Amino acid sequence: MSSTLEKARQNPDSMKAKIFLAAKKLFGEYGFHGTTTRMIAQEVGIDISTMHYHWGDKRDLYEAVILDLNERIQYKLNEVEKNVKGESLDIRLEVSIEEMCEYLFSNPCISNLILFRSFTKTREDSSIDKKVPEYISNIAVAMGLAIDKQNITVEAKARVLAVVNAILNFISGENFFREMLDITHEEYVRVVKDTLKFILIPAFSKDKIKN
Amino acid sequence: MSSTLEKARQNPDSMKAKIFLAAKKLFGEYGFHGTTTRMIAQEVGIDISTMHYHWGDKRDLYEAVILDLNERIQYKLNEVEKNVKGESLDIRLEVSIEEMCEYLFSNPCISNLILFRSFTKTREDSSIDKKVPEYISNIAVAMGLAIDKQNITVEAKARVLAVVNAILNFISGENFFREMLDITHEEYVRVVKDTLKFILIPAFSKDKIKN
DNA sequence: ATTTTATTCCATCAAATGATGGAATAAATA
DNA sequence: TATTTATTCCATCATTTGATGGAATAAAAT
Repeated sequence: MSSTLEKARQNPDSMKAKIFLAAKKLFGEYGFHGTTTRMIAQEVGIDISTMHYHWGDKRDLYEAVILDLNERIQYKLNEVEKNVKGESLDIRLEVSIEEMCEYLFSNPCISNLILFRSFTKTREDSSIDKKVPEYISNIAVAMGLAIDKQNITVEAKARVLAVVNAILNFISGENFFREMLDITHEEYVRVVKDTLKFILIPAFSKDKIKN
Repeated sequence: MSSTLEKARQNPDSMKAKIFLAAKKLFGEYGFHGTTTRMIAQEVGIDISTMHYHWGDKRDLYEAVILDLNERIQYKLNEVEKNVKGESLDIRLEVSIEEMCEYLFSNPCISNLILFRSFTKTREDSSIDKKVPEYISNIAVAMGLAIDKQNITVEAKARVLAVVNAILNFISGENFFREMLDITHEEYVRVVKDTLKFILIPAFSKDKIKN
């Protein structure tokens, strides 16, 4: 757990933490360019200069948000892995889908931010965007697609990416998709979990028999 | 085929079409807020006012791009459907994945724009973003998940969304993912196709036997 | 050739946006 | 309480950004 995460957890009522949370939410919804410093300040109910006082410039704040995000997702995945250790792959997938959905649905900005990073360019190129997330390798090992973290085939990584993205997509796309499906949030959560299980489990199932 | 698409095809060398293409590319890469009118003008090599002369304001241009995109994806899907008509679902999926990948990899801005629409908010809310794409229903029918277009269950639509997003993700995320996988574009295309088939076919396979 | 129309760019504006200095205020410390 | 330190906001700046009027130029029509 690094300093960013620690600080935000240290005192969630601190102004610095409040600004951070507002930024996380807005960057997730509107992206880097879509979010203005004034939007963040207004969300917290403060002046922009107070924001600069605590976090420096917009880019610094954004990078802190991205770092925090990587830490949190890594932490959560480790947690899930512990919960499913020893089970069959089918069960592990099912439980992991369930738990990750619960987590991400209650923290939608996490998946928003990850997708933003993967799909969009930023005008000023930032070094932070080049950092490759490590959790993909961890998942590959946890799913039995590789023996050790250092030696993972391209195919295995690609399969993990497909799994991860399938989940993230449904979380981040809720507003858009739910309007298409015309259902409540609760129904959406249920449908997403079922759909993910339907799509993902057969591919990795050992007995190769579906349903 | 509506006027937007026709016009762009009418004379691809016309200034209006050139501006349109540049806008499509840049909106796909940077999103609405990430793209400035000056970036578009510079890409074409003209003045901003020439852009305004042909397309009105930025929002008009963006909405034209979105409309065009819906028409193209719809058109392509109909084309693919014709090619696979009568085959088994397994074969249809395999061929569709192959053809859609070919198409989208050579027109990456299409998947970029679709994902942008699904995942991000725009500060000014636009009516265009509310329009629900019809192609999801068409695919559901084509995949045998529903009998007619008017009567499609939520589950069926959700499954189609999962399939479509799985494909779009890999196309739009190429830059990011390819750096992780450390492979060439050609290798990436191959891996993506194989991974999509690996993930998607077993879920829908009638004989429920994988490989 | 002359007139009309269409196209393009230069100069410029107004608003939005990121950023900062310094005064005002609150909190902490001595 | 007096002094120092930390925090917050107001006023303001410079730049970016979307947009426009009008001159200059090219193309078309007469």
